[in-house]
Amino acid sequence: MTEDFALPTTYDPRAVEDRWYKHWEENKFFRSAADPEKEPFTIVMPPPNVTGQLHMGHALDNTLQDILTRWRRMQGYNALWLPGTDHAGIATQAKVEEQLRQEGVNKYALGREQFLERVWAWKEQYGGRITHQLRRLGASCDWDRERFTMDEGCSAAVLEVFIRLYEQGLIYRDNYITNWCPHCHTTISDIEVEHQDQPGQLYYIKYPVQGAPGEFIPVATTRPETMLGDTAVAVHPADERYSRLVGKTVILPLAEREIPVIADEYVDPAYGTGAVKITPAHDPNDFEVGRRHNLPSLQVIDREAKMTAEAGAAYRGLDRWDCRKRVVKELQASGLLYQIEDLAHAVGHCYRCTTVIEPMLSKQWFVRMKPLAEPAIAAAREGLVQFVPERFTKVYLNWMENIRDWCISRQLWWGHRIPVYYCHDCDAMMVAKTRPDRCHCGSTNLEQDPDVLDTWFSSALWPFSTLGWPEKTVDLAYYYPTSVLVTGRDIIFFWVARMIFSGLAFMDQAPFRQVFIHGLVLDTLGRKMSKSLGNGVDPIDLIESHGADSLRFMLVTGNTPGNDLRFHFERLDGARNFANKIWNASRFALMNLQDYEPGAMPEADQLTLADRWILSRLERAARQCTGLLEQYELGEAARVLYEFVWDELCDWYIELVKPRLYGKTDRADRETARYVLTVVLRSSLELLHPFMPFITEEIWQRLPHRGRTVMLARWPESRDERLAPEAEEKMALLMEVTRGIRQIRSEMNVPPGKKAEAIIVAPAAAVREVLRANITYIEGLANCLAEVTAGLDRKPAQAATAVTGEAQVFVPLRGLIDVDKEVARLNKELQSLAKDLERVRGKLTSQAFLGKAPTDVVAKERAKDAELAAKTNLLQERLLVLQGN
RNA sequence: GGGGUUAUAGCUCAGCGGGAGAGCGCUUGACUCACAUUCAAGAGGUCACUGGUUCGAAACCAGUUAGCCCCACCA
Repeated sequence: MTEDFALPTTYDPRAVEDRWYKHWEENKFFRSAADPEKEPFTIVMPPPNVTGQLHMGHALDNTLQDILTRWRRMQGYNALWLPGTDHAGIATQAKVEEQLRQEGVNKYALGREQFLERVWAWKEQYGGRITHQLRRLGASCDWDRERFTMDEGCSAAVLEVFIRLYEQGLIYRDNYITNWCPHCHTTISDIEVEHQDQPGQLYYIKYPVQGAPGEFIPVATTRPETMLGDTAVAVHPADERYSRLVGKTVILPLAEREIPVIADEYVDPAYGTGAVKITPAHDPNDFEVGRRHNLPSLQVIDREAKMTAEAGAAYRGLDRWDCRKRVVKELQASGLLYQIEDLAHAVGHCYRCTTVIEPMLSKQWFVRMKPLAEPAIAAAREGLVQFVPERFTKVYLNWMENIRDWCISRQLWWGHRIPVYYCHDCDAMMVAKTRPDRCHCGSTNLEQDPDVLDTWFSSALWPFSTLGWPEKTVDLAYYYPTSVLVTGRDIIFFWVARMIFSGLAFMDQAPFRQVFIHGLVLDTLGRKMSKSLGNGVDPIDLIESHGADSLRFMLVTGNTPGNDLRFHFERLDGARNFANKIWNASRFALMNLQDYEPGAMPEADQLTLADRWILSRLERAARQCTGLLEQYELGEAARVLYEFVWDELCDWYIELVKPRLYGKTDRADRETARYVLTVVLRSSLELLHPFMPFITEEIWQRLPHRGRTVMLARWPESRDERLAPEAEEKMALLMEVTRGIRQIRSEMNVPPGKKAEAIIVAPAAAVREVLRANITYIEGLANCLAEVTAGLDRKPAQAATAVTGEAQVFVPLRGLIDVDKEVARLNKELQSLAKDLERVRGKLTSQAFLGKAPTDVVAKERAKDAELAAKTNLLQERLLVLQGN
């Protein structure tokens, strides 16, 4: 007895997974090195936040990447999956700040340098967590190449890009209105603002016209507190209601300031009152209007979202919402607030902390986007970058075509510091990789810009910074551009778009040929998994309870590219059951391969019908699977394998092969069976390996073979000689007859364990020999003894009947047959046949169909007609016999 | 306001021009020597609605309805 006999009856992933991962990693199977002899296949991993923990989105994203990588590697490509992590500016800084807060330490008291030391220490301690979680998922990435967006190389790339863009005039600094998060204390870019419709009020306020007592101009606003910063009222130039007031001034209530009435096209006369209060410092539109009309800007809200001194002594220090209440109350008291209307309107929130964004005027750095977007648009239009599914091209283009300049400065400490130095003794500004010794004015009194860059600025360079850019490395030349980028559709703008224009700008080539976009993992109710809802599921828990292979299989099946995926434990159980099925089929095979020495392929005439059939089916499954993978239809590819293994290999072939393995009479046939079983099982494991790497390795290693790992086994190639349509047709007939007998047995309540005797199979002449030669298949599969008669003429009375187009089966039940029940059953079948026949006949009697449909379709319909008619005849005859009794 | 997407069996989803499919759930029977995380059999659907294209539509086109998502500076 060897250990194979001792394999437990259920598969236990915990006993297997860590061991194999270690084996792969120690043997460097994940490694890839530039090799001009081989074609590269490259994926760069979307770098998860160093602070992060693996969530279901990561699990999905990385499973897809691993499947593609493992598959291409087996196909013989030099596959590189390059991993790494992102420094995640705001998120990481927030975590460390939180830690300090608990210690009662103030960040500012600590100082920038020491704070950064704390963050690095924190990163050292927790930064490896997510990469270890990825290992548990089975990710076959080249860990020797692991990168970090703030490591030396990536930081060098960031500096290089900043300086080049600056020198090209594509980076500029401007006093501009941007999105300020009062909680994170930094500016964020437009796409980091999440707009949500919220219930609110539209306040109608009368502004008294200067020098015209009793005359007012009415304005409407959702943010009355900002009126303290108003520097004008705008109306549409063609609006006759107000034209006579343009050029005059009004008295701003509460502040009692005099502000002008101006005319600007921006105003929509149909909305609200047709007159708009203009607050250049706290509204993006008003800011633009202010620029056009040279209006002053009054900053009335500060970085904490509290009112400033400029808002007036009465309001100074008030929170913006408290101030709104106060302003409303005071206006009501003065009678100038004459109407309040409920209004749902979009309010911008910080994507990280959900605080309401305050538009704020400040000096920030921007990337001029138009010149960069143009080639990025062209690349997608010309198909140099292809989105899968294709529809995401439109999403991408729509964004690129309407792109606005990108605010890249962040008021944080953790990140790539902006390489700009200001001279305190003159107005000079120097952009340099390292701190200049002195200003051209001779001063050494220089100060570096305190801000850091948007985290996405460095991730945008990821596909080439990780390969060594700006150095001209061998890796860069060999692996760039990468083959495909796999990511969620929620970061097309944040990341994919920016990588594309960066790659085009600095490498003259888009960073990847294809972008494979997947959806989100939703909870059972179809909601996005989120911390605040507490509806998230931890993939590590699932790996522990069900195994990584089951998790992967669950994630990849049951949905199509680009669509969201709902998580259900039942589906995870299903995947686990499949793993168990594979396990047990293998257990069966291994028991019977104990002393097997793999020999040469048996001669063709030694293969049985079942052998030829399963090899043919395997060939079709392999081809389909490969074709589907090429089209990124990973779920369908997995389904094909699932059906092949479970339905065809387990339910039919293994059942058919049992007597040959157990029987002692025909040694040669037993060897043939063992050969075929080995081939089919090994190929199945190889096909399944990209999806379920652990269990396939565990079993593959026990098969008679040569090789160090299934990871590097050759992906099953097309072999025409394995296709056997003739065998498939014959097996289909045998399976149909088998199902017919089983159906009768079941409906007549013959227990499965009881052998049914004296079954008669009456064949049409064309199939007589097939049935005779293979009747033992039917006997085995339907647990019966059967006789094949010469023709269709035997008609025993005390029997239930099953009919195929080419054979009739009688299951004699010696008085036990319930005639009424049998008549009812046959009638039901006749009815369904009649329905089919009607539809087919309808087509065949239509001149239009006969005239216009392709000939092969017509031929198919005729064949169908013949088969249905034959079946109907046999059933009707049978009915007469039964009713005659 | 614009765009995308979904609507198929009780549930979750495949199929996307020529006979309505899977998994789970449900019903019935079976611990059959790989597996009860199993096996066998079965019930269950005017493929959202209305038009159109076609010899033929669940599939293609248009519109409608409902849901979800994204983008958008109408105060």
